[in-house]
Amino acid sequence: MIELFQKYLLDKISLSPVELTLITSVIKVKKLRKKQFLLQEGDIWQYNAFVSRGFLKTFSIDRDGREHIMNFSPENYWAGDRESLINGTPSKFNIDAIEDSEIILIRKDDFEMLCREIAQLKDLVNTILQKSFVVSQTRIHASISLTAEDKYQYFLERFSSLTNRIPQHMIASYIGVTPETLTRIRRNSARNK
Amino acid sequence: MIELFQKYLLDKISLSPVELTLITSVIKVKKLRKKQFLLQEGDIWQYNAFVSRGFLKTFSIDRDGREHIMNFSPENYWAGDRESLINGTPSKFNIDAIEDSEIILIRKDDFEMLCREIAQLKDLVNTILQKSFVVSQTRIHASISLTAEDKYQYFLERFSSLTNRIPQHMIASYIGVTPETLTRIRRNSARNK
DNA sequence: CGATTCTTTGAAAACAGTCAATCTGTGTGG
DNA sequence: CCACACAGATTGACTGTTTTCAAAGAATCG
Repeated sequence: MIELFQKYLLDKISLSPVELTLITSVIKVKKLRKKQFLLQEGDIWQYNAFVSRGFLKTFSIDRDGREHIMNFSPENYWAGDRESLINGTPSKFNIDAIEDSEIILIRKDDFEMLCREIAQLKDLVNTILQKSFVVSQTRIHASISLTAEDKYQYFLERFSSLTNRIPQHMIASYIGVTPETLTRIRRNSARNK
Repeated sequence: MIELFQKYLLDKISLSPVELTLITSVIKVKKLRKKQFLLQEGDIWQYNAFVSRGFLKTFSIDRDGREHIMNFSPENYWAGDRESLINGTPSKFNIDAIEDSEIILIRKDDFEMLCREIAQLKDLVNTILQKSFVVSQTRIHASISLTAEDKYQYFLERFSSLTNRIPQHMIASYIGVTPETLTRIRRNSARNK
């Protein structure tokens, strides 16, 4: 549904019909079924990806086969590996679908062209980048200063509207503890209320 | 030394004498002595700050009075609290000088003016922001997936040229362990070699 | 329904934090 | 220039937290 992406854009910036058509002309829509990959470790990520429906996660897999979740991307958010995108290096991450999803893809060079043509889009992208940076700083702060229990509480606040869509072991992975530990944290916080 | 800042800029982008003069006209130089604050928690951060000499750290202080270091900024790097800057909200962080330092300050509105006038500067800022984002993603990844010892090793690699300027308890704070734990980690990794 | 995945539980081991004491090196004031 | 104070680093003993491993219950999906 390209309309969902257009709606997202028009909600943030004002675009002429011509501009909207230009954007639409370089879009590729991709449907992903649950568990299907959008990006696999080693691939070079060359897109800007907007989640129009569904839910993605970005994660790494370590030598022991354990997943470490870097990010969740629900509908109306962006996904991708910026490091691979800007440096052209193989990605260290995987992205797959937690739910059946629909993704709007724009190739790197097309996206750069759009940013050159549409100054507002460039500004939007920058604003998003600034916010992403602040969000990641906040997560770093949480991870070096909070206890595991506080990280979990913080997670619940920050993702309150999404928690019922995220399995518990993925929350554990995101905050950096084992699933067993998260179970015990939950038991304790329930007891202490 | 405004020259150091000019040199940094000219190394990254090409500026006409007029542009350089424009930039210089809005600069404020501030000298900080070791332990002196550039920003204190609760203040609203309104600058872009470039470290021309010295070494700053950005940190929070929790209820127990413990420092948690978010960032180190040596000479030729930027410092500040982007969250406070873009939202106009009181900062949760402190910035102070690890060594006597010299800072180039440009007020937010002046900086925006410069970015409007000098497209290349805007692009430079964006590139820096992208890189900062990638760096912070990498740190998040380390903090959720590595053991304390590996975080320390990773720190040593990443800051190899600076480690002799950073006291050990600050490294501990940065990677999120107590100074005692870092001592023991070091003892163990020395033993295992 | 059967298979698979997710969550919970228990017991033991590994790890990290706390507190108090000691050691080391630095720098400042007398 | 020395002595002393101070901050930083280390150590030990102890406590608390998290992981590990194995197993057993739930929940979900085809």
